Amino acid sequence: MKDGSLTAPEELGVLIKATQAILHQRMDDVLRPLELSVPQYACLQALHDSPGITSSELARRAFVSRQAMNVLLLGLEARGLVERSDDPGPRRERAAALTATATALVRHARAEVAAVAARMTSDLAAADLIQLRALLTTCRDRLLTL
Amino acid sequence: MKDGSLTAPEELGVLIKATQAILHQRMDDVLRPLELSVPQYACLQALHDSPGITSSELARRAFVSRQAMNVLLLGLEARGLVERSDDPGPRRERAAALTATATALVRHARAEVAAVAARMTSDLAAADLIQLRALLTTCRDRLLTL
DNA sequence: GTCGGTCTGTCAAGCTTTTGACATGAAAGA
DNA sequence: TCTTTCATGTCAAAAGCTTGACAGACCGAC
Repeated sequence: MKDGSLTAPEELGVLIKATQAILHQRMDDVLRPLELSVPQYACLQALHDSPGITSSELARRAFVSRQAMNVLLLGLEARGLVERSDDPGPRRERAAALTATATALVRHARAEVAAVAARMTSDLAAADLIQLRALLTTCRDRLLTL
Repeated sequence: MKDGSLTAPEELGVLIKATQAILHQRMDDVLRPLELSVPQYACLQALHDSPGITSSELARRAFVSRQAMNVLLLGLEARGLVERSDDPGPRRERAAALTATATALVRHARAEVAAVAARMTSDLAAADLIQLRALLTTCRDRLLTL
């Protein structure tokens, strides 16, 4: 018989969730010594790549609500890692930016996370990595276009 | 130049998270009419495939803590979807099982979720699906073996 | 047999996130 | 121009989940 049913699509969903969960766990392991949670790291990382980004856009990239991102930013602001202009922006926006100490911290955290990701893919050939990226992108885009 | 850096491993982590997030969203969309959350569905599904499973094992499969799974089970129990034996088990375990109405509900929910998963992979050939499954499994197992 | 380790279930407290709602500011369209 | 629409930021309440801790029950090693 053909094995089309051996790779049930719904099984793939569980596999994606399992991979994401264990990756999240490993990231948390290496970020904890830096006093950072995974969402906090994602926030600082996005802020590093796109300085002056808005809080709402930040929330979208970190896959959380605006409100959650706001309390997250308040915490980072209290620790002197993020600065937000108090005066209004063009569309009531308050641009956020990293401080110098945050930039150094992000550099360190980034290296740790990259090591985890590298370990995750250490059994894959370069071509496999490229294909995995392409396949996942296809799945994601297919779900995005309702 | 070689393109080894074009597929940075850490970029893959974000892609996995993005795919899982949007899949979670779509699952929530189809489960909401059934009055089920994604964790609740995962719980019922696992209980359907493995009747008499323990609460802790259930928590592991749903990627939540024992305590969270317990409150989740209390809710399902109150709705008459799950039954747990009150008398002790071999290792203080209380085996949980689905009721008849829950079995019918799971069958319905399963079909809806399967449709979402099928749509997610509708742009992939059968061979691609098999390979995606293999690649993701490799990544997950690599992270599991610390 | 006994002791240490492990797993289960449960209680309590705390934190994080979501949901719902509102006012403000700006762009798009009639 | 006026209005409709939309996005941001923020407040308040609620839900969900995690962490830490404890007792009961089994298992294996000694």
